[in-house]
Amino acid sequence: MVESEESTSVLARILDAAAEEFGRVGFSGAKVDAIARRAGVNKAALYYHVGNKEKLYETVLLQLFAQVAGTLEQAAKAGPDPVAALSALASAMAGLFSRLPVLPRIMTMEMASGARTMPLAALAEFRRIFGATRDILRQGQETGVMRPANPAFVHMALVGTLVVYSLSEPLRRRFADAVQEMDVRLDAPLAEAAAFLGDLIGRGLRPDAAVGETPVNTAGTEGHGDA
Amino acid sequence: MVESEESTSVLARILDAAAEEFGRVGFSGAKVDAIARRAGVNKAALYYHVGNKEKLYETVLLQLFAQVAGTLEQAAKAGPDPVAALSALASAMAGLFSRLPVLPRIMTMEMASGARTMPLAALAEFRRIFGATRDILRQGQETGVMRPANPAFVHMALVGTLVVYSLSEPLRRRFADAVQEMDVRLDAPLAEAAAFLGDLIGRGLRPDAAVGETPVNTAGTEGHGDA
Amino acid sequence: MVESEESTSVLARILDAAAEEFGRVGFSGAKVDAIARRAGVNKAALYYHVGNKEKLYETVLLQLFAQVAGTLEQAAKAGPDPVAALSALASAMAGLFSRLPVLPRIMTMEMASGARTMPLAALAEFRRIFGATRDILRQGQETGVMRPANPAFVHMALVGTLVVYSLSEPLRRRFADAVQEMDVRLDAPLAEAAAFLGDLIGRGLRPDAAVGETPVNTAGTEGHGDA
Amino acid sequence: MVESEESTSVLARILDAAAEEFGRVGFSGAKVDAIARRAGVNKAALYYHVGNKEKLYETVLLQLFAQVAGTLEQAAKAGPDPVAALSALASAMAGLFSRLPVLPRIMTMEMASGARTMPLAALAEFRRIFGATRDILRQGQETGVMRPANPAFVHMALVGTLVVYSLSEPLRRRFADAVQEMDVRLDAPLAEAAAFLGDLIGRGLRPDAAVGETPVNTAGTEGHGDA
DNA sequence: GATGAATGAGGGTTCATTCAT
DNA sequence: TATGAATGAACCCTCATTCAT
Repeated sequence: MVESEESTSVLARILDAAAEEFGRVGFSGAKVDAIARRAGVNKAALYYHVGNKEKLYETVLLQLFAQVAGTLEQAAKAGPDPVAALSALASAMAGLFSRLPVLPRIMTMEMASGARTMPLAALAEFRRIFGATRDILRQGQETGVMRPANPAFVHMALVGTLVVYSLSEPLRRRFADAVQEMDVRLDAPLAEAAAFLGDLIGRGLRPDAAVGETPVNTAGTEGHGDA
Repeated sequence: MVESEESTSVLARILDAAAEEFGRVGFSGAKVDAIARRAGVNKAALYYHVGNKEKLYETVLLQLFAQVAGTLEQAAKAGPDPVAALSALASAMAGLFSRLPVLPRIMTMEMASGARTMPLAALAEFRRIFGATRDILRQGQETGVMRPANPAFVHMALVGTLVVYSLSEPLRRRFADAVQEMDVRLDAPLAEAAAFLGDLIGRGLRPDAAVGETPVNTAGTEGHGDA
Repeated sequence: MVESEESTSVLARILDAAAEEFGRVGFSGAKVDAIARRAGVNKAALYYHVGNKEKLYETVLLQLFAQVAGTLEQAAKAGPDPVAALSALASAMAGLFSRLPVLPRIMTMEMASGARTMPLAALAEFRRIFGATRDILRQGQETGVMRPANPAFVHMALVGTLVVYSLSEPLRRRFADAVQEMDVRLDAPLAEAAAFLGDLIGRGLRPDAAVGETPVNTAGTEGHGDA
Repeated sequence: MVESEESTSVLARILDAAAEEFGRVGFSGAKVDAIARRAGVNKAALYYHVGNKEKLYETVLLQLFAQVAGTLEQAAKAGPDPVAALSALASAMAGLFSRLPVLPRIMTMEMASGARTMPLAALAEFRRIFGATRDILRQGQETGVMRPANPAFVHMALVGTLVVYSLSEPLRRRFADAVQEMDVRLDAPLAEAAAFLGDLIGRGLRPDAAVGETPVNTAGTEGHGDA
């Protein structure tokens, strides 16, 4: 395993290039030729290192999943306050997606294709991912600041929203002007969406018991433009 | 839908088959051969009717978009209560996705590929789609039952969540057993998720002025990073 | 045979369109679709009138050949002076090619493809075509103003030159500027070329014995190439 | 040409096969399949080496043009006598066409199609080709053995005739018997035609001044070609 | 006679993969 | 290990031709 001195290992370069390409055009749209070129290696060399296209895809997938799991876990145990932890989760996810825009793209493409390729090894990562949300909710309930909820739902509300928001960026950017006059801001950054989302879900999960009011009509009254 | 099974117009049959195929494997993964076979027409006939693969895709996309827009609009004006309307929106969307599982798949794949193919004609549908959420929020604020929020965010929270939840079905089903012991129910039906989501967002959008109860996180959006 | 009142017969329109198309891209390059469109008739109608592509081609060919033969014959018997007749032949050919630029194109394409399609019916036209030149030469010899020569050679010198000159027009036009500084005028009109050619061949066919003048082979002192 | 029969470079074999095929049926009639088979290579290999059909055609064209140019140049500078050089030019051309019967076919087909494909790189060859004839004529005039004439005309008379004569071989052969009784020998070899042609043009270009007789038709030619 | 729709047989091109060096 | 070259299996698309109306 004597790697070339001056740069990242060949395999790492291949994986990066592959992630980029898979994220751009999906599995069947990706061309091994393009990946090899992007990685700066010969096509035959790629096969020597990776085996074949399918295996390459699996490897990329696993690597990305591990990153997601790690990030979520990290964020989940960030603080003692479950509500804050939820927001932290959203922010962490947004940060991850910003740094690795390929991630939400590959995730959804993979899901859209029926998780055809998802290797069994992904199971462990899967548990870690859902575990993060589950732990926060459990703690929230135990401390009485959250009502019970299926972690799968909350997780999807969090991650699903951010995934689609991130994913839709080109589309939103393209139509941003067209809906401007509708008071819809399509080009807000992902971090802002995450902040809003963390807050929204935090509020939405408050226990009913809170009291019985919800004193309608005091704050909102005027328009929408302000904060 | 209206015509008798086998007398459906050729073009309609082609479009249905294409939606199915595109939804299953994406644009580049779809094979015109397969679409033609599935539609029960000769491949050359398909080209005679549709032009080429790209055009076929665009047509499918437009048709699906129109359905989404129609459904959302319908649901949005369902009742006078904005909060209920929001839930109705979620339910309608869930119903649509259940009947047309191909829809969320194609939508995300299209977005994931950078909205490469989205025809300009989709613009109108796009406005209708965002308009539905926007109208509800506006009304909610005007009647004082909701605080201001960027409709794009709320829309994404609603649709994005349902899309990913629907999308992830095969994956969730596959790993359902594996996380059962974690108190995470991965196999809840989409409608249930929609109900939860409508409720969650409705609560989350309640005006801050909810007096002094539910003391959590009253600061709104500014307090998320820490405790 | 009741033709449409307001225009040329359908078949004539088809033949014209076909000639145009065949001349532009050759037999295999021509598309029946394009011919039908150009002729303003339905594709199936074209088949009804013509049979198939091959037959259409043969018909066009025969029609064009007949025009060439007629023109040459006409020109050949134009006057009593063989030398003038030769020039007349060249001019007539040039005129024909100018009016029907498709003619030289189809002629050469047909020859280039090994006269694959040339129908036997073309034989008669063929004899008329060569007959014209042959008659002039024979008369020239009999009146002593021309030396003997294989009519096939002379014919080729005449027609071949004009065919290629006509054919090369787009090419010459394209490179005209590039060779201007070389004292080569590539854009001279076909008629001018014909005039030059008639003259050139007329001179070239003068009998050696043309008395003692036309200092055959004396001026060039070192004349090795000729007789 | 230099390498041993079967070890010829793959690309060379492809180009040869392509020239043969293009010459036989033209660009659109040629099938890549057939070319690959004839060259003894896999179709994909052909694409690997050449890019696509169009590029293949261009390459073939350029190669052929270069051969023509080289041959003409060589012949043009063969001797000091312009009249002899003209004959040498004709002979060289005939020799080239005999060895490469594909050449006149491709040349005319290309011209007939409007020089659609002629790459700009052909420009240089083009200049060399016309330059040969031009140089001979210029020298002929300077030494007083030729009258002024547009080199383009002379060149066409020379090359055009030989091209069509060569091209028409199958046709001539097919109808040779039919015109035999007409004193027209259709099956004379190309070399003979070239000899006749060289002589014919040589004579035809003799200066009028030679003596004073036979002032045929001098009007048309004097306008353009002089220096 | 005319027309929209259908169809089978390719035709050009791409692509994942392998092999010899 | 790395690389240029090769290959077979598709894949998208076209085209001459026919058929039902």
